[in-house]
Amino acid sequence: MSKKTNTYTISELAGEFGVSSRALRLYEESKLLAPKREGTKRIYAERDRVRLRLVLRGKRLGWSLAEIRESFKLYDSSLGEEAQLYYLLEKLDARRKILETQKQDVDLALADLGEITDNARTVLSNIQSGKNKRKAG
Amino acid sequence: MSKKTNTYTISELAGEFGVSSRALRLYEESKLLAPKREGTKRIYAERDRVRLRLVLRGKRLGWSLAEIRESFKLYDSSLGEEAQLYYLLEKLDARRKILETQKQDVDLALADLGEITDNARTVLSNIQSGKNKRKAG
DNA sequence: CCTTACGTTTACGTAAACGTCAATTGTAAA
DNA sequence: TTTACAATTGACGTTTACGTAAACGTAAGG
Repeated sequence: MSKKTNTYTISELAGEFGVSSRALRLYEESKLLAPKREGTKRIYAERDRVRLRLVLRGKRLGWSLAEIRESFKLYDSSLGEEAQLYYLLEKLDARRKILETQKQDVDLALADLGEITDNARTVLSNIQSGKNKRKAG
Repeated sequence: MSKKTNTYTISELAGEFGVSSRALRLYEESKLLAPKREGTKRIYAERDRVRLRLVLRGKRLGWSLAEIRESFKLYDSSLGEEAQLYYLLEKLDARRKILETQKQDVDLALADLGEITDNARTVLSNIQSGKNKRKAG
């Protein structure tokens, strides 16, 4: 049984994830992706898809490419020396705090949206019941 | 009894929220703030602080100034005509979906951080128990 | 009056994250 | 082989969100 070793061209991957080829090359230049080469052409494997997924998630969270790259380094650096690990744990905790804040921010924003939505629905149904009255009268 | 009508200079407000005066002027130019004037000087009131708080929350969520402005318009437009209200409800729902996705993204990122943290702690305690053994031996 | 501190506008600089050619170079189909 | 298509690199353009002077007004204090 051979491993599933699906590969993708740049435009295939770009198409699938709804980003431009230009973006993929930029991500590579920013050390976020590292596709193999077949001659001069880029060959993306599953590993690259996983990475790309993480990149796009980072983007949705408002991270810069540099920050996303930082987050990748967190992954790789959990096997270091003692001092490194303490440093890593600090950075992880800092990130965690930011994410917790962001989660609260999302909830606050959702609550605001909910209020506006309720309000709009109320106003709307008032308008419509007004119409009905006129219709019924 | 007079209303609490605290006011702030640009540098006071900037200092309090940890942003630059330049940023506050930019937000004003971007129609996110609208401080009163006393002669040529900007006078910020509570209302502006509330707005600024929302601006910064938007920023933490990764929104552009234009998007933040859009979100302010959502607030103001919940009293329109019927057609407007339908349109508003659509936009609110679109935003809500984005926020839900973002919330999931935050949770995924937190889960990842948790894994890395656990791993790092394990490695660290292995290192340290190794030291203890040597010490005890 | 002079300095200091703080405020103003105007204008240019900059880093990030792409978009958009342009010029080439494979590579596969006709 | 020719043609067409996909991919490559390189360079320049663009938008966003400010930073950073420059040049000036104003009010307070010594």
